Amino acid sequence: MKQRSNWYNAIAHVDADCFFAACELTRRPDLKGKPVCILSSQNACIIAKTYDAKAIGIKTGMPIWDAKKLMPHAHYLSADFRYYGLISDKMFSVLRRYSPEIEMYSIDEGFIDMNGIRSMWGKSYQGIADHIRESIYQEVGITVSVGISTTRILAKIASEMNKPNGTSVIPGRRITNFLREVPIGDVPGIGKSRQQLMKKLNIHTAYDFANNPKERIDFTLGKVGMDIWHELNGTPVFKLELNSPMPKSIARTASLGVVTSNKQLIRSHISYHTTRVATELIRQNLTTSFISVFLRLKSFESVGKNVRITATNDYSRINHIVKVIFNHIFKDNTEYRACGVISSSLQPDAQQGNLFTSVQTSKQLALTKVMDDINTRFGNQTLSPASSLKKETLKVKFQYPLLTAT
DNA sequence: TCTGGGGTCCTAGGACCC
DNA sequence: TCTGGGGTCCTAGGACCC
Repeated sequence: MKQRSNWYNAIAHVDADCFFAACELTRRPDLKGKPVCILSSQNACIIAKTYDAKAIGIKTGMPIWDAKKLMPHAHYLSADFRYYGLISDKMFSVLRRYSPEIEMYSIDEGFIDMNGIRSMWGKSYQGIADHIRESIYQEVGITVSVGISTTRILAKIASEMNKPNGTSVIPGRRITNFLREVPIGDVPGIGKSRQQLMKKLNIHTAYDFANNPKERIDFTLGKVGMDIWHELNGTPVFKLELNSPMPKSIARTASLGVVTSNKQLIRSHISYHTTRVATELIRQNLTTSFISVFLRLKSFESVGKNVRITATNDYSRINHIVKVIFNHIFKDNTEYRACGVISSSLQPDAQQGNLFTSVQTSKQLALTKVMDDINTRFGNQTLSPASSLKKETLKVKFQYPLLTAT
């Protein structure tokens, strides 16, 4: 690896510590210092946990029953994504004070372009990072970890090094030594499968990867590998996305909460997801022209089918297509555990209020908007079309709130 | 008792056209 | 009586991320 000057480019990665669990603690201070686990919809499994819970062996994705066996005294809370979104907004508004050039990478992580920031604040990078951590803690009530280096991947690895509530600064000249300490599996973009492959190539650390010949990485991992190789060697490949791009797909999927072959029950889940997809399309002023429905079998295999349609965000049209696909892929006497509806090929909605919009479509649009408004105000699952909750369905276990609009 | 939910990107291969 | 080759678009599936 060639030696580089320290700060030819500077990027910070800010990563909230145990974000969902930390959000809950901001409104439940009585739980501080106690193990807390956040549950998926249908309360099926663990999606986040505090460090106390992690220390006892609770893992993300673990079924709630296993977790409760391991830790019966922990506090198990249902996820409240709306609230986590509000905390996230507060966190990013603090970050924007430090630089106008921010990328919201996920609900709890962001990148900051740090070039030129030192002179503005009259502080070192370390000093600015510590200042950011302190401000977020004071104003939002959660802790974050900050990594600063010359590329996104290096900054992201750095932020992991001093968790929780720490700062790591890796200038150009320190990259080589830093990478010797990083296991290859900790490099973003190297998951389980690629890790196996790297093992065969005798690549065990980020340093091994960055010092392998470019051609060998290209041959083994293609473009993905080359991007990682350049970033580890200190050459920025990924630019910051300052404006959130339009989503490419909107999916609503969930576990059924039980393993079942009850067609009516699964149908009502599908119908509920269809409502949520249509509502989200309207909320974001988008149309879809590609609808997919999938069912996950007991064995975790998936079956699904896609249909291309003319662009729409009309609930009844989408629901009709979904019904047709569902009836096509559903097989009697087969047990299922999860299902979902996915819309893609999204476009901005040009039809809004258009003269050519039919009266029927306008009514549908208005109805979906009303459902959306009420759901926004009172919680996501307050209103849904009555078709998603037929009589027979109510006899069997169904864990969504049973309020319906008729 | 039953193992999350919501996304993105890349690649290979088939279909189709000229 | 032989069966091209290049370009483009679409789709399915794999891998990965938080």
